[in-house]
Amino acid sequence: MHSPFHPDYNPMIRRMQSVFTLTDDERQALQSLPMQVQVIKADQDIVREGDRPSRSCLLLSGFACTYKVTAQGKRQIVSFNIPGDIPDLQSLHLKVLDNSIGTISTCRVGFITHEALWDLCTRYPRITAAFWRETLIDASIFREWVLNVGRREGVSRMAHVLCELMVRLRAVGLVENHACDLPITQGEFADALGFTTVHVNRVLQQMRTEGLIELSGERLNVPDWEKLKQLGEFDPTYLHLETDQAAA
Amino acid sequence: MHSPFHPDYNPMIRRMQSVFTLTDDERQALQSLPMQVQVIKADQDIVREGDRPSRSCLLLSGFACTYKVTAQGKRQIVSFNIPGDIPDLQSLHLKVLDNSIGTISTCRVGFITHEALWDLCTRYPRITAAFWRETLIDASIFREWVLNVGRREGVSRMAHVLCELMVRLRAVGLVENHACDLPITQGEFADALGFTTVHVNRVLQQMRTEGLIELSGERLNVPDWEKLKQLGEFDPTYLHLETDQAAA
DNA sequence: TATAGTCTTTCACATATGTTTTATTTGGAT
DNA sequence: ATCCAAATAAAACATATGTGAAAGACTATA
Repeated sequence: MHSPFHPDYNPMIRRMQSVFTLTDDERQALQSLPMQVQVIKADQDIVREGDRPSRSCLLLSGFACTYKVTAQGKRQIVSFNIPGDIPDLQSLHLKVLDNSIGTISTCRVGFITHEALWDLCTRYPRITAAFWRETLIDASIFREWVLNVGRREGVSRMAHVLCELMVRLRAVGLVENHACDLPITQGEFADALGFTTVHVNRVLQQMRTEGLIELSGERLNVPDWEKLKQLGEFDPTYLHLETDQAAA
Repeated sequence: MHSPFHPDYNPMIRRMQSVFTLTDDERQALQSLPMQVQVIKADQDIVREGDRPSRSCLLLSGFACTYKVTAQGKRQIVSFNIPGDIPDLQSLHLKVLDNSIGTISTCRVGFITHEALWDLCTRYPRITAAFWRETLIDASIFREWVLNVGRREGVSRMAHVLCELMVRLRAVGLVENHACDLPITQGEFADALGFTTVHVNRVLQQMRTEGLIELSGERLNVPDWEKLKQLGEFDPTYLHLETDQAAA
């Protein structure tokens, strides 16, 4: 248990600073937050539905997802998690986890005890506000996903999540030009979109044919961002990013 | 502008008390929260996507819904709001509303300024926590809806929202035996389920035929709760109700 | 009590997406 | 290099759900 919390090394601090300026005290407190770092291989659960965790996890690197499973065993991914996310921050207030979180690629995860988070929040109300705000943005993303899954079809639904991923990845510096690493499998996209693997394949083929995306290996390239945005009806307002470099 | 905040009259105070015991100070502060009460007719927007509200609304009576609209004009309801809900509490931290809120029936709505809420939170950290917790439960419900819309079909999807409505309504005292008022239209259910009005009608017919529900006028009766729960794969954990009378 | 406007119900038909199965390709491990 | 497991691709067929239209049934209100 140590504390590798350097400002530009820790994506959470970076994100908070994009919303408001941290005082030295606040930054210091965040940097000295005790965190247990662990490397977790792909396709492993970090936490499981039903758990009563005593700590939350900060995703330092890699891709993960928040998901739930039907009684019949069908999986639905309700959000993709990228570096800087604290996907189970909610467990600070809600004792029983109502979803699982699993890795998609190998991940570096930092575990922070609820005790430490409580302590931090008690001493720094603005940090409480910042954490609360993060969970509100998560909720906003869930709302958009209900819309996406409920009312958009095929190409449009797919285009929308791709846009969201690009914008969020860009916000944490993981997009160069219009390309990024994207180790998400067609089966995983299916679980995120409420589709079948077969249908995801069909949709991707069509999008490739139309020159909308280049997606192969673990690399996504978007030759025509405006076109993709339009097809996915993508408006980044719901991500509530302060720095709107992303919207471009 | 006055303050009709009696403990058992105000469904928000009632709800908070189900989670933890309020001190006299806290209760007093909540009761004296200035609130502007307004009666709004059915099918009106209370707030709209894009608004930058300076106050949040507490639903005192009636049914409302949180919804978003596709660029092509398709509507998706992302949650039903019932008495005691503060469906746009998020706007305390997120400046631009990313969804609209509309009435389903005639509603009594109490508007509370963000200023007053901030003041309350600053003075009573436990109330901050309680509000934060409410928004986390909202998020949990959105997650369940993504699963429901993405991975359940027909009868199962419908059964699930009916179960959720019953349990939440029971928690605020709006269910007697296994029946409740439910002024929700088939078109509105369609928008909540990602279906078509026609398909909702088909599904309801089937459920009626199988004796699962009695739904007519604005009244829902559930003769066999266990059966409905099972068909909807309904597990109320995600609602994070403390008093689990609901789970029965 | 009449009228208009919603809601609900049905029908016939269209289609997006699911199912099953069988290649083909890809990317690590050995 | 070789091999294995997973991921992608493709085809043929099945079905849940959408579309469009029209006929009842309510409900509020004039």
